[in-house]
Amino acid sequence: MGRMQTFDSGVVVQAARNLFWDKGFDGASLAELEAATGVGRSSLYHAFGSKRGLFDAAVTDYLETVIRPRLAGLRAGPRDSSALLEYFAGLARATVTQAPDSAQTGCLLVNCAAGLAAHDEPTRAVVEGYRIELTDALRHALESAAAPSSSSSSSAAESVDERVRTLASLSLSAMLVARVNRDEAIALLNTASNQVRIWFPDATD
Amino acid sequence: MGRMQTFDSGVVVQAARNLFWDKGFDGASLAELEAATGVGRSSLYHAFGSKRGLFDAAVTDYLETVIRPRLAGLRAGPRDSSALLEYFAGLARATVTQAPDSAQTGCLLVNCAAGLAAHDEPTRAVVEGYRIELTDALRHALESAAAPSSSSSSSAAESVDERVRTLASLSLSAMLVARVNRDEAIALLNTASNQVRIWFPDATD
DNA sequence: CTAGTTCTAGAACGATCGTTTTACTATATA
DNA sequence: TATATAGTAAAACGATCGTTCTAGAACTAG
Repeated sequence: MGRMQTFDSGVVVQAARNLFWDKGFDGASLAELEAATGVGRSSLYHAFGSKRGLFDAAVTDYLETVIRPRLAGLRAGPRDSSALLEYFAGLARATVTQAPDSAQTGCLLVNCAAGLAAHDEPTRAVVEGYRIELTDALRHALESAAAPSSSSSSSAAESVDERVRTLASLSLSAMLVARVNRDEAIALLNTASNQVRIWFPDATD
Repeated sequence: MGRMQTFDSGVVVQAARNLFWDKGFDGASLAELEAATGVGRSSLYHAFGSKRGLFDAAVTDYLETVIRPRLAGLRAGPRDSSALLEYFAGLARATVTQAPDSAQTGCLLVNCAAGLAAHDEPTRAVVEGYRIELTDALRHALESAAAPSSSSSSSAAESVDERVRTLASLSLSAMLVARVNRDEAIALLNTASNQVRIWFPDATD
């Protein structure tokens, strides 16, 4: 009953997500969102209710389309360090690729952490949930890669929690630094890979 | 010649800095800046030229008042790991203290990295300069703490550059995470301290 | 074909933004 | 004390913000 929507909500959300990724929630104006999506504000409001509704849809899409496919590899890989190495290599590949000049770089949720999330509780919860997902996935991969006995010959090795924090920290800071210095972001991701190789030296890679 | 300024520029810049720290450049309105500083916009414009001029003064003050005093300890400490430990302990202390509810948390420049710096070249340069200062200070402290010969008995230890990146990463990500989860930010800083203790186990602390 | 419903185009709205102007006050110098 | 100069107060400015209103176009169900 009634007229059909003339646009694909999925591609509109994706276009909006890329703009929010690049400029942030406050930084992306409705005029820019109209231009980026090719859809007038009447239709956007009819479909998403508000700018914030569109943003929420964009964040959900980001989690499902960008974040979780990456983290899935940390849970499904073979029982060695290759899943971790592939995770950081994939992030480095994306960082090299996605930044021809000033398109969406880094991580939408990392950007939110420093901005919106500080004063908007729903956003804060989403970002914190992402951090926990990342942490859990890294822990799973670390425990899968670890030899059943002590993994290192050193007498004072880090705990698993601290290794998780080190890798999560390198992930997050790489996404942060990517907005300012792409080469250094890649160097941080390579540092993470090298750290994994030091912890699990027997891998053939 | 002429009337004297009725306010202290230093305390006004400091008040503005705290607001920018909390809300960011775009997020802090002129009305809020008037309220935070107790100075009308006429006087602010007369003294600083524009909102951006006030922001630049705030960033300069932040570097001189907040950042460099912290980094100075990394360059002036004794030739062991204590300077590094004190650096991370100091950051942790500040993180616990400065966040009663929602005052300025994390790091003004880390917040800029994810926001303004992505599309504003002067800000990008300031943030990148800060990253380099942090990196250099950490490298200096690491090299001061290192034993002249190989520091670790492990056959495959990290290079100095990679240790620097690991510690810088933990610093930056702690400041980032502080905006979302204070306890986790402190845990990241403790992980940095523990890593230093593993690298330099002979320290009495 | 008609009636009813949904979507879209575009103008208009009030609010807020950073900035500028106008008018007035206060002070240092001559 | 006169005068030039600089600082402050408050109103007003145009621009832009997100949102809503008004019309009309497109389509389905009966």
